[in-house]
Amino acid sequence: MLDIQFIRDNAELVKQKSKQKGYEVDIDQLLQLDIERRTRLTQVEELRKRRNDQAAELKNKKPSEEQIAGGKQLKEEISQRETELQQIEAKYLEILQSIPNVIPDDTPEGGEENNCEEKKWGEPRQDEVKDHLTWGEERGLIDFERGAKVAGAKFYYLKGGLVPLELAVFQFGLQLAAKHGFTPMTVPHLVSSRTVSGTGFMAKGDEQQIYKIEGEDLNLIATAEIPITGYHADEIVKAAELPILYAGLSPAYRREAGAYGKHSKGLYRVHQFNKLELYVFCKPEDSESWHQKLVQMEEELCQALEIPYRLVRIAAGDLGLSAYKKFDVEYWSPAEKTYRELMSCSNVTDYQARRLNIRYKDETGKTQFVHTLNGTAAAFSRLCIALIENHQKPDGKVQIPAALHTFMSGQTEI
RNA sequence: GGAGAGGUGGCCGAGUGGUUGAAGGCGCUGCUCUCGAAAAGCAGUAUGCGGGCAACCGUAUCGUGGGUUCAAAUCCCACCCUCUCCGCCA
Repeated sequence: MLDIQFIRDNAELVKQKSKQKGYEVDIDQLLQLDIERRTRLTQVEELRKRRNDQAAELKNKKPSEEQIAGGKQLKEEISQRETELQQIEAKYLEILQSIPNVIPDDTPEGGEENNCEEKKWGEPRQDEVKDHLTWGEERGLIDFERGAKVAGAKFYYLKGGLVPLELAVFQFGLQLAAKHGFTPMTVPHLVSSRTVSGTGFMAKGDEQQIYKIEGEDLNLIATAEIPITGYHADEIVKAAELPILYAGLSPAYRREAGAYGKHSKGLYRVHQFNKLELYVFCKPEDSESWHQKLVQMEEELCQALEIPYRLVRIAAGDLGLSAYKKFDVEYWSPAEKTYRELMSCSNVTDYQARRLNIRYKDETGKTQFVHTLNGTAAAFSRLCIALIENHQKPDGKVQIPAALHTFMSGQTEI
């Protein structure tokens, strides 16, 4: 959510940036509602003052018939005006919350196709390898058929060596995160609607991403980012406590409605996977450098796992509602001879913090919103593909990167 | 899941219809006293929103949402959360 004052002062800018991101927003209507809202608010407050004044005057006195009648009329008028105000405010909030975060001027224009390659690392292998699904099914290590039988399409079982591999990846990731000062965290996998929408996930396009629990205000998390952001909701943290760094481990549940057919074979796009997420709460002036740092950590992880990758700056149209700036790390897929998304790292500035009311007291004693950032450390389903396809040996086995050996009791291949 | 108790300011804790945004205490800040500190005394000390250049004014907030009333922290209803006991259970 943006600051209404900022929108009032920069209406044209907000319009332009929203358009670049591909969002249709009616700023003029919002500003109109803003004016109406404040007019009504003043009216309601004046009426309330009259009510308060009369109540104070009458304290411990017996009110006259006339005063009671006057009070009753006041009450009705207040209630009517309040209802009107509420309606205006609801509409106002709806529009305000649908306005995407602004973006810096150097953001590449256009959609996904304009994502801009920033750097490459590693040697993309060009020889023929088995795609991860074929490889896994032949060995009985990946089972989508039974996943479908038990739960439906896009659910799967992982078996055998892939299970210790997954645990090793997370142990390694946690160790790396701890080295950089991040506190490991496990989180609720079910959260309230407020928590989901506060992180910007209920917005258009995303609502179809979240699984809801019937009959209760609970939703399965699509990423640990959601409960971690909510962790400090409605809190005012001390400036000295910032930055607050978490490495959250959780499953991610995604409906992926309408996403079938697109890159849909195997583990690339599934309804459930485990993920280690890096998360930062920091002062506004530090968010840019933390963004760089998170990206570096993602690169460090890929390098340790010996996965060739490229780093991509995300274009305006592909940023989504919350992001101010975003980088993706894309792994090299030898089976498809192309780079595909593996990790994502966003600076959302104060967009989520404003919505969930996460603030800090700065050195001058002023309270202001923190900035939040999130980055994937390891999403196993996709990392699993990258490992299987990049580390296949001529004998068909998959070599496990040396960095993981200590977490796999010395096992070196699957 | 059942029975009971309870949710008030940074914290503890009073308050069962009317100058209560809220006593008292703790903590914190400033001042006085002191060479300095402690102690003591005095004063100040919530947040959001709207308006104002500002001092400030108004309004809302006593778990949340409704209701009753001229007037609600206080009465009624629903929900949420915490604690104790019982049941169940990894």
